[in-house]
Amino acid sequence: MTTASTAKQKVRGTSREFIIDVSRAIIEDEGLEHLTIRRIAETINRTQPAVYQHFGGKDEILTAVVLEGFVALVERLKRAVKGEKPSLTALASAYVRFGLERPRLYEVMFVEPPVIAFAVADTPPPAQTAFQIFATAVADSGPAPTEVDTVTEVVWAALHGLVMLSITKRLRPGRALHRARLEQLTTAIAAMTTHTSAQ
Amino acid sequence: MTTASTAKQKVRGTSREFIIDVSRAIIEDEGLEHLTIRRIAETINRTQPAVYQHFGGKDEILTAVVLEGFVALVERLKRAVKGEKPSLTALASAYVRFGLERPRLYEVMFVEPPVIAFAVADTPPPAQTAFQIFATAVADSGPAPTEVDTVTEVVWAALHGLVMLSITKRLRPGRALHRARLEQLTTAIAAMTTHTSAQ
DNA sequence: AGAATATCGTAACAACGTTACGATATTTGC
DNA sequence: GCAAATATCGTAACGTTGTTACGATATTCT
Repeated sequence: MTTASTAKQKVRGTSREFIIDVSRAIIEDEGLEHLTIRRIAETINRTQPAVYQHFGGKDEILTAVVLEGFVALVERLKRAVKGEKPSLTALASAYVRFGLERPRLYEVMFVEPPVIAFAVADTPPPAQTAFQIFATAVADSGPAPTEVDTVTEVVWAALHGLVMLSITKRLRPGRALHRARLEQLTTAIAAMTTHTSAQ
Repeated sequence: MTTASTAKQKVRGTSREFIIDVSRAIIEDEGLEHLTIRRIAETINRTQPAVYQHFGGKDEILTAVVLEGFVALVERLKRAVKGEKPSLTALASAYVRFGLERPRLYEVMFVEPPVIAFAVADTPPPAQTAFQIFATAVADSGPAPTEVDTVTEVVWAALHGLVMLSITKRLRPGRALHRARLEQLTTAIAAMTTHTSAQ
Protein backbone atom coordinates (compact mmCIF):
# COMPACT_ATOMS: atom_id res chain seq x y z
CA MET A 1 0.00 0.00 0.00
CA THR A 2 1.42 3.36 -0.94
CA THR A 3 -0.04 5.32 1.93
CA ALA A 4 1.16 2.93 4.58
CA SER A 5 4.61 2.57 3.10
CA THR A 6 5.00 6.32 2.75
CA ALA A 7 3.89 6.78 6.32
CA LYS A 8 6.43 4.28 7.46
CA GLN A 9 9.05 5.85 5.28
CA LYS A 10 8.16 9.19 6.70
CA VAL A 11 8.74 8.03 10.25
CA ARG A 12 12.00 6.40 9.30
CA GLY A 13 12.90 9.31 7.09
CA THR A 14 12.41 11.89 9.78
CA SER A 15 14.58 9.88 12.13
CA ARG A 16 17.31 9.67 9.53
CA GLU A 17 17.05 13.32 8.66
CA PHE A 18 16.94 14.24 12.31
CA ILE A 19 20.20 12.42 12.88
CA ILE A 20 21.75 14.03 9.82
CA ASP A 21 20.68 17.47 10.91
CA VAL A 22 21.91 17.00 14.46
CA SER A 23 25.21 15.64 13.17
CA ARG A 24 25.74 18.52 10.79
CA ALA A 25 25.04 20.98 13.58
CA ILE A 26 27.51 19.32 15.94
CA ILE A 27 30.16 19.26 13.24
CA GLU A 28 29.68 22.90 12.33
CA ASP A 29 29.48 24.09 15.93
CA GLU A 30 32.20 22.04 17.56
CA GLY A 31 34.10 20.13 14.90
CA LEU A 32 34.15 16.57 13.64
CA GLU A 33 36.10 15.35 16.67
CA HIS A 34 33.13 16.11 18.88
CA LEU A 35 30.70 14.17 16.72
CA THR A 36 30.29 10.91 18.63
CA ILE A 37 27.58 8.32 18.49
CA ARG A 38 26.85 8.93 22.16
CA ARG A 39 26.53 12.63 21.55
CA ILE A 40 24.09 12.06 18.70
CA ALA A 41 22.13 9.59 20.81
CA GLU A 42 21.68 11.90 23.75
CA THR A 43 20.69 14.78 21.48
CA ILE A 44 17.86 12.74 19.94
CA ASN A 45 16.96 11.23 23.32
CA ARG A 46 17.96 7.72 22.40
CA THR A 47 20.76 5.31 23.27
CA GLN A 48 23.77 4.61 21.12
CA PRO A 49 22.58 1.36 19.51
CA ALA A 50 19.42 3.14 18.40
CA VAL A 51 21.54 5.27 16.11
CA TYR A 52 22.85 2.12 14.45
CA GLN A 53 19.30 1.22 13.54
CA HIS A 54 19.26 4.06 11.03
CA PHE A 55 22.87 4.12 9.90
CA GLY A 56 25.40 1.35 9.53
CA GLY A 57 27.97 3.41 11.36
CA LYS A 58 29.61 6.79 11.64
CA ASP A 59 30.80 6.73 8.06
CA GLU A 60 27.26 6.43 6.73
CA ILE A 61 26.20 9.42 8.78
CA LEU A 62 29.15 11.39 7.45
CA THR A 63 28.24 10.41 3.92
CA ALA A 64 24.78 11.85 4.37
CA VAL A 65 26.16 15.06 5.86
CA VAL A 66 28.66 15.40 3.02
CA LEU A 67 25.98 14.94 0.38
CA GLU A 68 23.88 17.61 2.04
CA GLY A 69 26.94 19.82 1.99
CA PHE A 70 27.40 19.40 -1.75
CA VAL A 71 23.77 20.27 -2.34
CA ALA A 72 24.33 23.47 -0.37
CA LEU A 73 27.51 24.25 -2.28
CA VAL A 74 25.84 23.76 -5.65
CA GLU A 75 23.02 26.02 -4.59
CA ARG A 76 25.53 28.63 -3.52
CA LEU A 77 27.45 28.46 -6.79
CA LYS A 78 24.29 28.68 -8.87
CA ARG A 79 23.11 31.69 -6.92
CA ALA A 80 26.45 33.38 -7.50
CA VAL A 81 26.06 33.31 -11.27
CA LYS A 82 22.28 33.51 -11.48
CA GLY A 83 21.14 35.67 -14.34
CA GLU A 84 24.60 36.59 -15.45
CA LYS A 85 26.95 34.79 -17.74
CA PRO A 86 28.88 32.31 -15.56
CA SER A 87 32.01 34.15 -14.48
CA LEU A 88 34.92 32.19 -13.11
CA THR A 89 35.84 34.92 -10.67
CA ALA A 90 32.28 35.02 -9.32
CA LEU A 91 32.36 31.26 -8.86
CA ALA A 92 35.77 31.43 -7.21
CA SER A 93 34.56 34.04 -4.79
CA ALA A 94 31.44 32.08 -3.91
CA TYR A 95 33.43 28.89 -3.43
CA VAL A 96 35.98 30.46 -1.11
CA ARG A 97 33.24 32.19 0.83
CA PHE A 98 31.43 28.89 1.30
CA GLY A 99 34.59 27.31 2.67
CA LEU A 100 35.40 30.17 5.02
CA GLU A 101 31.87 30.48 6.34
CA ARG A 102 31.37 26.77 6.96
CA PRO A 103 34.90 25.53 7.62
CA ARG A 104 34.07 22.37 9.55
CA LEU A 105 31.60 21.19 6.95
CA TYR A 106 34.07 22.09 4.21
CA GLU A 107 36.75 19.96 5.82
CA VAL A 108 34.50 16.94 6.04
CA MET A 109 33.67 17.38 2.36
CA PHE A 110 37.14 18.01 1.02
CA VAL A 111 39.80 16.90 3.48
CA GLU A 112 38.72 13.95 5.57
CA PRO A 113 39.20 10.52 4.02
CA PRO A 114 36.55 10.59 1.31
CA VAL A 115 33.26 8.97 2.20
CA ILE A 116 32.09 9.44 -1.39
CA ALA A 117 33.94 8.76 -4.62
CA PHE A 118 35.41 11.73 -6.47
CA ALA A 119 35.96 12.28 -10.19
CA VAL A 120 34.68 8.88 -11.28
CA ALA A 121 31.51 7.45 -12.77
CA ASP A 122 29.71 6.79 -9.49
CA THR A 123 30.48 10.14 -7.95
CA PRO A 124 27.21 11.34 -6.38
CA PRO A 125 25.32 13.80 -8.59
CA PRO A 126 25.69 16.86 -6.32
CA ALA A 127 29.46 16.52 -6.31
CA GLN A 128 29.54 16.02 -10.06
CA THR A 129 27.37 19.07 -10.55
CA ALA A 130 29.64 21.25 -8.44
CA PHE A 131 32.64 20.30 -10.55
CA GLN A 132 30.66 20.72 -13.75
CA ILE A 133 29.68 24.26 -12.87
CA PHE A 134 33.33 25.18 -12.64
CA ALA A 135 34.22 23.21 -15.76
CA THR A 136 31.60 25.04 -17.80
CA ALA A 137 32.95 28.39 -16.73
CA VAL A 138 36.49 27.25 -17.49
CA ALA A 139 35.46 25.98 -20.92
CA ASP A 140 33.95 29.36 -21.72
CA SER A 141 37.17 31.15 -21.04
CA GLY A 142 39.75 29.80 -23.37
CA PRO A 143 41.57 26.50 -23.05
CA ALA A 144 41.53 23.69 -25.55
CA PRO A 145 38.53 21.40 -24.99
CA THR A 146 40.71 18.41 -24.18
CA GLU A 147 42.31 20.32 -21.34
CA VAL A 148 39.16 21.66 -19.73
CA ASP A 149 38.98 19.07 -16.98
CA THR A 150 42.64 19.42 -16.11
CA VAL A 151 42.49 23.21 -16.00
CA THR A 152 39.33 23.00 -13.91
CA GLU A 153 41.10 20.75 -11.44
CA VAL A 154 44.00 23.17 -11.17
CA VAL A 155 41.68 26.12 -10.64
CA TRP A 156 39.79 24.17 -8.04
CA ALA A 157 43.04 23.13 -6.37
CA ALA A 158 44.18 26.74 -6.08
CA LEU A 159 40.91 27.74 -4.44
CA HIS A 160 41.01 24.69 -2.20
CA GLY A 161 44.52 25.48 -1.06
CA LEU A 162 43.61 29.03 -0.16
CA VAL A 163 40.56 27.91 1.80
CA MET A 164 42.42 25.18 3.63
CA LEU A 165 45.49 27.19 4.61
CA SER A 166 43.13 29.86 5.88
CA ILE A 167 40.95 27.44 7.82
CA THR A 168 43.87 25.67 9.43
CA LYS A 169 45.49 28.98 10.41
CA ARG A 170 48.60 28.66 8.28
CA LEU A 171 48.37 32.14 6.73
CA ARG A 172 49.28 35.50 8.24
CA PRO A 173 46.50 36.74 10.49
CA GLY A 174 44.32 39.70 9.54
CA ARG A 175 41.07 39.34 7.71
CA ALA A 176 41.54 42.39 5.52
CA LEU A 177 44.11 40.44 3.60
CA HIS A 178 41.74 37.74 2.61
CA ARG A 179 40.36 39.87 -0.14
CA ALA A 180 43.83 40.72 -1.33
CA ARG A 181 44.67 37.04 -1.59
CA LEU A 182 41.46 36.23 -3.38
CA GLU A 183 41.94 39.06 -5.87
CA GLN A 184 45.46 37.89 -6.41
CA LEU A 185 44.19 34.43 -7.13
CA THR A 186 41.31 35.35 -9.40
CA THR A 187 43.64 37.52 -11.44
CA ALA A 188 45.95 34.55 -11.77
CA ILE A 189 43.09 32.30 -12.75
CA ALA A 190 42.02 34.70 -15.43
CA ALA A 191 45.57 34.76 -16.70
CA MET A 192 45.77 30.99 -16.56
CA THR A 193 42.64 30.28 -18.55
CA THR A 194 43.57 32.73 -21.28
CA HIS A 195 47.16 31.64 -21.57
CA THR A 196 46.85 27.90 -21.56
CA SER A 197 45.06 27.76 -24.90
CA ALA A 198 48.42 28.32 -26.54
CA GLN A 199 50.11 25.57 -24.51
CA MET B 1 72.65 11.59 17.82
CA THR B 2 71.78 8.03 16.89
CA THR B 3 75.29 6.67 16.63
CA ALA B 4 75.71 5.74 20.29
CA SER B 5 73.26 2.87 19.99
CA THR B 6 75.33 0.37 21.88
CA ALA B 7 73.77 -2.65 23.49
CA LYS B 8 73.56 -0.66 26.66
CA GLN B 9 71.56 2.12 25.13
CA LYS B 10 69.37 -0.40 23.40
CA VAL B 11 68.31 -1.76 26.75
CA ARG B 12 68.22 1.49 28.59
CA GLY B 13 68.40 4.32 26.10
CA THR B 14 64.90 4.91 24.85
CA SER B 15 65.93 8.33 23.80
CA ARG B 16 63.66 11.05 22.51
CA GLU B 17 65.03 10.60 19.03
CA PHE B 18 64.20 6.93 19.01
CA ILE B 19 60.57 7.73 19.81
CA ILE B 20 60.47 10.44 17.16
CA ASP B 21 61.93 8.14 14.55
CA VAL B 22 59.54 5.33 15.38
CA SER B 23 56.61 7.72 15.33
CA ARG B 24 57.55 9.19 11.98
CA ALA B 25 57.87 5.71 10.54
CA ILE B 26 54.45 4.65 11.82
CA ILE B 27 52.87 7.82 10.46
CA GLU B 28 54.46 7.44 7.05
CA ASP B 29 53.77 3.72 6.79
CA GLU B 30 50.27 3.50 8.21
CA GLY B 31 48.94 7.00 8.80
CA LEU B 32 48.46 9.22 11.79
CA GLU B 33 45.40 7.32 12.97
CA HIS B 34 47.60 4.31 13.68
CA LEU B 35 50.06 6.27 15.75
CA THR B 36 49.09 5.41 19.30
CA ILE B 37 51.01 5.61 22.52
CA ARG B 38 50.57 1.88 22.99
CA ARG B 39 51.94 1.24 19.52
CA ILE B 40 54.96 3.41 20.19
CA ALA B 41 55.50 1.70 23.54
CA GLU B 42 55.48 -1.81 22.16
CA THR B 43 57.79 -0.83 19.31
CA ILE B 44 60.41 0.41 21.76
CA ASN B 45 59.75 -2.47 24.15
CA ARG B 46 58.33 -0.31 26.89
CA THR B 47 54.95 0.34 28.44
CA GLN B 48 52.76 3.31 27.71
CA PRO B 49 53.65 5.46 30.73
CA ALA B 50 57.33 5.14 29.82
CA VAL B 51 56.61 7.18 26.70
CA TYR B 52 55.25 9.97 28.86
CA GLN B 53 58.62 10.18 30.57
CA HIS B 54 60.09 11.69 27.43
CA PHE B 55 57.14 13.61 26.02
CA GLY B 56 54.28 15.37 27.74
CA GLY B 57 51.80 13.73 25.41
CA LYS B 58 50.98 12.87 21.84
CA ASP B 59 51.04 16.49 20.73
CA GLU B 60 54.64 16.93 21.81
CA ILE B 61 55.64 13.89 19.82
CA LEU B 62 53.81 15.26 16.78
CA THR B 63 55.54 18.58 17.18
CA ALA B 64 58.91 16.90 17.05
CA VAL B 65 57.91 14.89 13.96
CA VAL B 66 56.60 18.03 12.25
CA LEU B 67 59.81 19.95 12.93
CA GLU B 68 61.82 17.10 11.49
CA GLY B 69 59.53 17.23 8.47
CA PHE B 70 60.21 20.91 7.89
CA VAL B 71 63.93 20.32 8.09
CA ALA B 72 63.54 17.67 5.39
CA LEU B 73 61.41 19.98 3.26
CA VAL B 74 63.90 22.83 3.48
CA GLU B 75 66.68 20.49 2.53
CA ARG B 76 64.65 19.33 -0.44
CA LEU B 77 63.90 22.85 -1.62
CA LYS B 78 67.52 23.93 -1.30
CA ARG B 79 68.69 20.96 -3.27
CA ALA B 80 66.19 21.78 -6.01
CA VAL B 81 67.74 25.19 -6.63
CA LYS B 82 71.31 24.40 -5.68
CA GLY B 83 73.76 26.11 -7.96
CA GLU B 84 71.14 27.67 -10.17
CA LYS B 85 69.29 30.92 -9.77
CA PRO B 86 66.25 30.13 -7.58
CA SER B 87 63.47 29.30 -10.01
CA LEU B 88 59.90 29.35 -8.82
CA THR B 89 58.92 26.48 -11.08
CA ALA B 90 61.80 24.37 -9.76
CA LEU B 91 60.69 25.10 -6.20
CA ALA B 92 57.08 24.33 -7.06
CA SER B 93 58.05 21.02 -8.57
CA ALA B 94 60.16 20.07 -5.58
CA TYR B 95 57.43 21.07 -3.14
CA VAL B 96 54.74 19.05 -4.89
CA ARG B 97 57.03 16.09 -5.19
CA PHE B 98 57.77 16.21 -1.48
CA GLY B 99 54.07 16.18 -0.71
CA LEU B 100 53.26 13.36 -3.08
CA GLU B 101 56.16 11.20 -1.96
CA ARG B 102 55.54 11.63 1.76
CA PRO B 103 51.79 12.25 1.94
CA ARG B 104 51.18 11.23 5.55
CA LEU B 105 54.01 13.38 6.83
CA TYR B 106 52.82 16.23 4.63
CA GLU B 107 49.33 16.04 6.11
CA VAL B 108 50.64 16.20 9.65
CA MET B 109 52.68 19.25 8.70
CA PHE B 110 50.05 21.15 6.74
CA VAL B 111 46.56 19.83 7.47
CA GLU B 112 46.19 18.56 10.99
CA PRO B 113 45.44 21.13 13.66
CA PRO B 114 48.77 22.97 13.83
CA VAL B 115 51.14 21.84 16.55
CA ILE B 116 53.44 24.72 15.69
CA ALA B 117 52.60 28.36 15.01
CA PHE B 118 52.53 29.53 11.40
CA ALA B 119 53.34 32.91 9.92
CA VAL B 120 54.06 34.64 13.20
CA ALA B 121 57.12 35.68 15.16
CA ASP B 122 57.55 32.44 17.09
CA THR B 123 57.16 30.18 14.10
CA PRO B 124 59.94 27.58 14.35
CA PRO B 125 62.97 28.42 12.18
CA PRO B 126 62.65 25.49 9.76
CA ALA B 127 59.08 26.50 8.89
CA GLN B 128 60.08 30.12 8.48
CA THR B 129 62.94 29.14 6.25
CA ALA B 130 60.70 27.09 3.99
CA PHE B 131 58.40 30.05 3.45
CA GLN B 132 61.32 32.39 2.97
CA ILE B 133 62.78 30.28 0.21
CA PHE B 134 59.56 30.67 -1.73
CA ALA B 135 59.26 34.35 -0.89
CA THR B 136 62.74 35.05 -2.21
CA ALA B 137 61.95 33.38 -5.49
CA VAL B 138 58.68 35.28 -5.72
CA ALA B 139 60.39 38.57 -4.99
CA ASP B 140 62.83 37.92 -7.82
CA SER B 141 60.08 37.51 -10.35
CA GLY B 142 58.09 40.68 -10.42
CA PRO B 143 55.56 41.83 -7.88
CA ALA B 144 55.72 44.98 -5.83
CA PRO B 145 57.77 44.45 -2.65
CA THR B 146 54.81 45.14 -0.39
CA GLU B 147 52.89 42.31 -1.99
CA VAL B 148 55.58 39.67 -1.89
CA ASP B 149 54.28 37.86 1.17
CA THR B 150 50.72 37.84 -0.11
CA VAL B 151 51.72 36.54 -3.52
CA THR B 152 53.90 33.93 -1.89
CA GLU B 153 50.98 32.76 0.18
CA VAL B 154 48.80 32.48 -2.90
CA VAL B 155 51.45 30.54 -4.79
CA TRP B 156 51.92 28.27 -1.82
CA ALA B 157 48.16 27.83 -1.51
CA ALA B 158 47.87 26.75 -5.12
CA LEU B 159 50.59 24.15 -4.65
CA HIS B 160 49.09 23.02 -1.38
CA GLY B 161 45.68 22.56 -2.97
CA LEU B 162 47.08 20.45 -5.76
CA VAL B 163 49.01 18.26 -3.33
CA MET B 164 46.06 17.83 -0.99
CA LEU B 165 43.43 17.05 -3.60
CA SER B 166 45.83 14.52 -5.03
CA ILE B 167 46.64 12.94 -1.68
CA THR B 168 43.04 12.68 -0.61
CA LYS B 169 42.04 11.17 -3.95
CA ARG B 170 39.77 13.96 -5.12
CA LEU B 171 41.29 14.27 -8.60
CA ARG B 172 40.76 12.09 -11.63
CA PRO B 173 42.89 8.95 -11.42
CA GLY B 174 45.86 8.44 -13.71
CA ARG B 175 49.33 9.45 -12.73
CA ALA B 176 50.35 10.63 -16.18
CA LEU B 177 48.17 13.65 -15.61
CA HIS B 178 50.04 14.83 -12.57
CA ARG B 179 52.68 16.38 -14.74
CA ALA B 180 50.06 18.04 -16.87
CA ARG B 181 48.49 19.60 -13.80
CA LEU B 182 51.81 20.74 -12.43
CA GLU B 183 52.80 22.29 -15.76
CA GLN B 184 49.45 23.99 -15.89
CA LEU B 185 50.02 25.39 -12.46
CA THR B 186 53.60 26.54 -12.91
CA THR B 187 52.58 28.33 -16.08
CA ALA B 188 49.86 30.08 -14.14
CA ILE B 189 52.26 30.99 -11.37
CA ALA B 190 54.65 32.49 -13.86
CA ALA B 191 51.78 34.51 -15.28
CA MET B 192 50.66 35.53 -11.82
CA THR B 193 53.99 36.84 -10.63
CA THR B 194 54.54 38.90 -13.77
CA HIS B 195 51.04 40.33 -13.93
CA THR B 196 50.43 41.35 -10.36
CA SER B 197 53.02 44.09 -10.38
CA ALA B 198 50.51 46.23 -12.23
CA GLN B 199 47.76 45.61 -9.65
C1' DA C 1 -6.18 -11.27 17.08
C1' DG C 2 -1.76 -13.03 15.89
C1' DA C 3 2.41 -12.79 13.21
C1' DA C 4 5.99 -10.04 11.25
C1' DT C 5 8.74 -6.16 11.47
C1' DA C 6 10.82 -2.03 13.14
C1' DT C 7 12.82 0.13 16.81
C1' DC C 8 14.39 0.32 21.30
C1' DG C 9 17.51 -0.26 25.87
C1' DT C 10 20.89 -2.92 28.85
C1' DA C 11 25.22 -4.45 28.92
C1' DA C 12 29.47 -5.31 27.22
C1' DC C 13 34.01 -5.48 24.27
C1' DA C 14 38.39 -3.75 22.64
C1' DA C 15 41.16 0.27 21.85
C1' DC C 16 42.22 5.02 22.81
C1' DG C 17 44.96 9.07 25.71
C1' DT C 18 46.25 9.87 30.12
C1' DT C 19 47.47 9.64 35.17
C1' DA C 20 48.60 7.89 40.05
C1' DC C 21 51.70 5.36 42.45
C1' DG C 22 55.23 2.39 43.77
C1' DA C 23 59.50 -0.17 42.23
C1' DT C 24 63.92 -0.32 40.04
C1' DA C 25 68.14 1.25 37.94
C1' DT C 26 71.49 4.77 37.17
C1' DT C 27 74.00 8.77 38.48
C1' DT C 28 75.73 11.91 41.79
C1' DG C 29 77.68 13.65 46.32
C1' DC C 30 80.44 12.74 50.08
C1' DG D 1 82.75 2.77 48.74
C1' DC D 2 78.26 3.85 49.97
C1' DA D 3 74.08 6.40 50.60
C1' DA D 4 71.11 9.88 48.64
C1' DA D 5 69.13 11.93 44.56
C1' DT D 6 67.39 11.30 40.18
C1' DA D 7 65.85 9.16 36.01
C1' DT D 8 63.26 5.65 34.15
C1' DC D 9 60.38 1.91 34.55
C1' DG D 10 55.86 -1.25 35.18
C1' DT D 11 51.19 -2.28 37.26
C1' DA D 12 46.84 -0.77 37.39
C1' DA D 13 43.31 2.15 36.56
C1' DC D 14 39.92 6.06 34.79
C1' DG D 15 37.03 7.94 31.38
C1' DT D 16 36.16 8.04 26.45
C1' DT D 17 35.63 6.20 21.79
C1' DG D 18 33.11 2.99 17.91
C1' DT D 19 30.70 -1.06 17.74
C1' DT D 20 27.99 -5.40 18.68
C1' DA D 21 25.07 -9.16 21.02
C1' DC D 22 20.83 -9.96 22.83
C1' DG D 23 16.43 -9.48 24.56
C1' DA D 24 12.33 -6.41 25.14
C1' DT D 25 8.86 -3.38 23.32
C1' DA D 26 6.02 -0.94 20.05
C1' DT D 27 4.18 -0.66 15.54
C1' DT D 28 2.37 -2.52 11.21
C1' DC D 29 0.48 -6.09 8.20
C1' DT D 30 -2.25 -10.25 7.29
